Amino acid sequence: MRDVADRAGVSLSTVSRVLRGAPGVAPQVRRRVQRAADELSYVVSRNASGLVTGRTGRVAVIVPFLQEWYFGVALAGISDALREADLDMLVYQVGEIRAREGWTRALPLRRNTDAVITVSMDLSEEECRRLDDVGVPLVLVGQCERERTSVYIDNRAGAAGATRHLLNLGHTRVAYIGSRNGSWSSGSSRHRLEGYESTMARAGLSPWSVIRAPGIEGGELAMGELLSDHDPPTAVLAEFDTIALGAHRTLRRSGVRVPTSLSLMGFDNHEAAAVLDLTTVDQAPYDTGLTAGRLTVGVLNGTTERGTQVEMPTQIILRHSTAAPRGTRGLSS
Amino acid sequence: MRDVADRAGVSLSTVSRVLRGAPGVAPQVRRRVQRAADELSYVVSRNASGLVTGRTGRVAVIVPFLQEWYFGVALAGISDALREADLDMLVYQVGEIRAREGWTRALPLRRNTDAVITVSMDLSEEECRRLDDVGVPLVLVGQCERERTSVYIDNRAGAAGATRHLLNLGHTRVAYIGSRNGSWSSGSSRHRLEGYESTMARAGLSPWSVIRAPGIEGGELAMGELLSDHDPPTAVLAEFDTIALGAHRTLRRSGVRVPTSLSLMGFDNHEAAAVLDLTTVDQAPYDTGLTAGRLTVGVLNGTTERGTQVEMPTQIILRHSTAAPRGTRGLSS
DNA sequence: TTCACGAGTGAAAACGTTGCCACAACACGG
DNA sequence: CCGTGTTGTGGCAACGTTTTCACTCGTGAA
Repeated sequence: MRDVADRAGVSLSTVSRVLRGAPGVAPQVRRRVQRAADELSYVVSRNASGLVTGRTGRVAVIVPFLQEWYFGVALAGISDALREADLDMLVYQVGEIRAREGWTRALPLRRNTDAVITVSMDLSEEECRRLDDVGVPLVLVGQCERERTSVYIDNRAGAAGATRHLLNLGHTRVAYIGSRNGSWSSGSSRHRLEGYESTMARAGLSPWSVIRAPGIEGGELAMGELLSDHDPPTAVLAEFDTIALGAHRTLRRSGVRVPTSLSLMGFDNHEAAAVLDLTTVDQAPYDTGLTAGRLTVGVLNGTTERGTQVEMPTQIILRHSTAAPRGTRGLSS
Repeated sequence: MRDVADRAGVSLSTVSRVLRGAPGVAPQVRRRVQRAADELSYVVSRNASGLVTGRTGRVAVIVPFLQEWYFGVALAGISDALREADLDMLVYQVGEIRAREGWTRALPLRRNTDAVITVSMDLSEEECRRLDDVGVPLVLVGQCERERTSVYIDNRAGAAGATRHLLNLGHTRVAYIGSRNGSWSSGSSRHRLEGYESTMARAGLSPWSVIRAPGIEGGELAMGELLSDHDPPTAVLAEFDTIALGAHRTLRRSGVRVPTSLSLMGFDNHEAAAVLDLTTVDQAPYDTGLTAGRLTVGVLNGTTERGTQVEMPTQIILRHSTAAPRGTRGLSS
């Protein structure tokens, strides 16, 4: 900065004002400083400016795993939103660390970030409070907690819509494959199951759900169990696409044709769903990320109230894995 | 830090020493300070420490797109490696910005990062030099440039191995589907084609390649063209899995059975490849990321020489989309 | 002419660390 | 008993910004 000041023949204060876009600088001087900075390809040190302003210009994003498709897409949205506001994105992957006592302290968040965004972390009330201790706004993605800033989808409504789609096609034996990791099931997991069950109940049908470990294997096993019933379902809704993919594999191996003999539906609109022509529920993770990023920026600027909650829409993506049951003409969907 | 010092009854210097793990502090005092810091759940401000040490404790990772599967996985590896060294990860997605003149300056890298890792950016020599201007080590992932620190796979060898696999099965009419975006083709794209061509030549067979736009659509079109030949290939190698998925779709629509009538092979071991039971070439992106991260840490510590190049192995993943051509008994593969 | 005012500018004090130097206390060999 | 290290500790000047305050101009009103 010293160099820029010298080159432009002004003081440090003036350079600082120009680079921050602060008012009170003669237009002519402003241009001169701007040019000097460009020529030296000078960028302010966020370290130093943060030291005095207390703002770091960085937002921490906490995700459980980076490998999974959903997080990459959500991160892309967050990244784009933050760039609009000239904020940098710090990414923390807390896979196994999560289990550790006080994992929140393992991350150097304290004065190193302006805000924290958690994605699909299903935080407990206590974990939220610990993150509050960091002293910066907390934005929850994929989780809705009262009084807290969050962006989420209505998993109940999504699953209900999917169930209705199958019912409208004329199916009556509609089963559901859900997931549970040990004894713990995530919020979205519970809500999707509830959406399915309430819709079935409202149609006067009894729900039929099989809960297995998440992932492809879980889907395979669950579908195997469903097929071995003396009167198998004619339609199956999976809690998410990966489960549906596993189910699909079992169906292929068993020679059950989709959708001719059985309709299969997923949830998430995972990349691979398109490949298998799987009807599913889209939840627009990119837009969710974008919204969360903008919300964060808003909260930081004070233009958005803390505690604002945004519900993102879900949408059924019709492909060719669902159809009216054999020998029936379904109602128009 | 003032607070911690007061609580422990020592000076700022001592607290700083303890928190940095610097030597020259009585064990008893060290414990006392440690406890005081814990009680206040105090974390040093990287901003302030970076100001004086010149190290930021952060590494910038530059990727073209975050949505794509590969980058999420690679990022996971990088993230894990950086955490081992207590470094934070800044992620920059430079999708469309890339096209802009001087995009490197749009990122506040100058004194805000200790190193820069680029993933699959296929940087030109000039872009490399501009990133050098940032004044921190540059590590290239998925690209090998002489004299530069890099982690990459041998695309030529990978494609050659895949081609040999098909030849060993007994195929002689082996086609290749490649990609090109306009007139520009990436380094890995060129190398894979070369690997295929040289292996075919060595076997005394003439190469047969179709180049289309990348992605599923390109694969669909290319496979359509191949099938319309008066004497179609019995095996097809795709430049990457997404192309293979497109090709697979065309095959399904045309009623060509895989692998009975045609063997199909991909490259990347994309998540979706497992779903379609696609034989492919694995390139272990997680390990690539992990290695790149560790390499970066090494360069920063001075334990690894700048300019070190690491070649990651590729491995053929045998699934059920390749087999000996109809009516033949292939050699043992 | 004098005075008040605003706009543009520079000087200097923060911000929270680290690194260097000085200093005290103590042990040890002569 | 005196030098000579050695070990642990505190003081203070950086680091590169922003912010506050004071200063110097013109400019227009009294």
